[in-house]
Amino acid sequence: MGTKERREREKENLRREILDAARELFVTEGYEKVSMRRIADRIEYSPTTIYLYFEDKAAILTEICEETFAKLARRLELIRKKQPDPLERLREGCRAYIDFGLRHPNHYRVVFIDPIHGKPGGQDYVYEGSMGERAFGFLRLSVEDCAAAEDIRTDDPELTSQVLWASLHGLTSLLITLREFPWAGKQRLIDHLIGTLIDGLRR
Amino acid sequence: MGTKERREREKENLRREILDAARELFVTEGYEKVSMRRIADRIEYSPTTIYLYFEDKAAILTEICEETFAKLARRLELIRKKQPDPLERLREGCRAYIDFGLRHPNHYRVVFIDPIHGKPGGQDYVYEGSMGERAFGFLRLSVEDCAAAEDIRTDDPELTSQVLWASLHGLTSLLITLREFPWAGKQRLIDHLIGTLIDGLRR
DNA sequence: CCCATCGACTTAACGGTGTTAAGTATACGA
DNA sequence: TCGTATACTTAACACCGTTAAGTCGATGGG
Repeated sequence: MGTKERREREKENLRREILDAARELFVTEGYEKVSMRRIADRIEYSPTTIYLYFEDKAAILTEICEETFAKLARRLELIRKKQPDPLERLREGCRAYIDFGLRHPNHYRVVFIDPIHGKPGGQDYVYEGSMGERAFGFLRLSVEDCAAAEDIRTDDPELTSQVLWASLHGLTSLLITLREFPWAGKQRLIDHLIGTLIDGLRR
Repeated sequence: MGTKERREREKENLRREILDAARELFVTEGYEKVSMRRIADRIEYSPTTIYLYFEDKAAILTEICEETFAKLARRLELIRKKQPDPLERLREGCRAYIDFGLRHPNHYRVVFIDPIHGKPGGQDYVYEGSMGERAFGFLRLSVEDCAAAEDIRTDDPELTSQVLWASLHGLTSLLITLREFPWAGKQRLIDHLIGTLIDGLRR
């Protein structure tokens, strides 16, 4: 037979085409500014065809974001393997997180800035099992390692990780959204932020 | 004469009616979910009437946000007057900032989370002279006071203020947008964040 | 080999959005 | 009293995400 397999391969190809077209548009112009009709134009199909491959517009985005955040998770896990010093590992991880956000501003925006989580009527982003969770997991592990090595002091690694994450997110998201603000300099801000946080945790 | 004055008073009244209706809808349902037609329904005028009083939808929002953020600015300036100890003043200011954000999540969202500043096609929020600037000004003053009293160490108060603001913003915005995240507890997070930051700045 | 079926895809439409152009009615000053 | 300026409305434009219905060609069974 084999025709069935070929058909499925072709379906998969078109699915990838949609994802690729959508990613390029989302990343360059932002989710809201890209319409289903424009994605359809790009792949030269009618808009409704997309609905044969994805439930709705948000589903396309979710899949793209998972793919992208998998890169962040891998990068963080690599740091975890390569850097033996716990405190340095934490510092490098923080840097990598912000760097990732600034490199993929539209992905970052969609997952951590824009979402309408918990809002009535809003599509809930599923956090459990997501790449975002894996990335946060790295941060908590790094904090626990530092605590074990007595590099930092904390009686609640979860709390500390969340505080750390919130701060990193704050700088990342502000640099993304308030682009024209008279910032004191990206790299200086990043260094000063991470330095202050780690100093604060060492007490 | 006097009819001109009366007319202007009536125009001003309708303008306020629009603002009030829009504020209530924006605050309870969020900016994006409220349409011009619904605002118009609420005040029992046709949608186009609104355009005689405001340039567009964003202009309504901007005015509402300025009014709301004026409250934050006043509150921060009050703290500045009442609290003599610079470090305590900074700490209270940080608390007030986060507290304000959590109390006015939709206003906060619109000014600091959602905006498309600097994006081609996006309406630029004018930062200069805004209430947001006044609020940030308080933070910088507090940092400078602390530095002068040698409560904290910094060779660049502007840089330090921005880092501080970014961290506060991070927690505020995450608590607003990722409502269903398994947070370690609002108050504990706030305390731990501010504590860590100030400890880090004291070195 | 023909025909029915099924799957992929399209066309047309629904109900919504922000916004604008054109039209109407009313209250006012001369 | 009349003409005009003002306040407001109706109708429309160009979009949006999404769905229902229809087309058409490839496929597999008799």
